[in-house]
Amino acid sequence: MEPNAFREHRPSMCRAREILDRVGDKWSLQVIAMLGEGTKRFTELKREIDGISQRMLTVTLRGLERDGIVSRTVFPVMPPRVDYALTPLGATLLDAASALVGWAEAHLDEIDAARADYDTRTAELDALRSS
Amino acid sequence: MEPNAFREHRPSMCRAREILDRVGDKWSLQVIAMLGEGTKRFTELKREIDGISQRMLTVTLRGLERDGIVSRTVFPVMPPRVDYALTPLGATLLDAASALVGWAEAHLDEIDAARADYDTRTAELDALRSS
DNA sequence: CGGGATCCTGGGCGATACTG
DNA sequence: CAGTATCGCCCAGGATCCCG
Repeated sequence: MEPNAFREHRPSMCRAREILDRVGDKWSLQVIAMLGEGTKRFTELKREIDGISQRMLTVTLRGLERDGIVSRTVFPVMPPRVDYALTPLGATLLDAASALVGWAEAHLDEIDAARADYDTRTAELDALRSS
Repeated sequence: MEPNAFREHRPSMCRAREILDRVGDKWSLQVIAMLGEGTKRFTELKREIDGISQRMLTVTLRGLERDGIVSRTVFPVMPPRVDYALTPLGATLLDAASALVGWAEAHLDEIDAARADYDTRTAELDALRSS
């Protein structure tokens, strides 16, 4: 049995949920992923992250900045210019999250198959029940 | 520069979001964590996962079962008995997720400090603005 | 015991308009 | 360009009741 962070002590889970709430929302991970490519400006992020509204980009970046995951650099020029980048802490988070993304890519086929399997099985049961 | 699953090709991210939607919801990860300790019954899970409603436990377990992460075994007896356990696939997910939980535990202090820092800084700015 | 079915609310999120 | 402010929708998830 390999070491398992979950088992050590229960209270860690509730704190861990805070982090997953941070990373598990709709946009944070994608923002972190984009910044993993290097420093980017606001509009650049908005252009590259498909479907995000400027409001949610702002909100997400603020949250990540507050947690010390993203750094925000304002240049006092006209028109305004703001650079965003991962902090060292943010970079370590990207690495940790990459493990999950790697898992996802490695097992997507299995999951799709499991879903199809489950759906057909339940469909058969429903058919039986209505007969 | 270490390998980064995010950079390889963009389409992987959208699929990756599916997985984070699965694991990033309010309860899935905790259910997986509990089942990491071994096979458990419905009521057992409900008792050990603090705050979960039976509805959400059912919904969560169904979703995980559909994705092939959790197995469900029904014993046709009275009163009913149903056992839940991680599948091999689920066990690998638990390992991958543990990386994130480990990161969370390792950096909680940094994050708390960053938040406190951010909050006091913005509080000072607000004070200046209202003067 | 292990669920379904139904109802209801909070807040996450999008759309739009305005600003330095 | 990089936001802020406001409004409103939608649905995840909680509460409750019932059932085999």
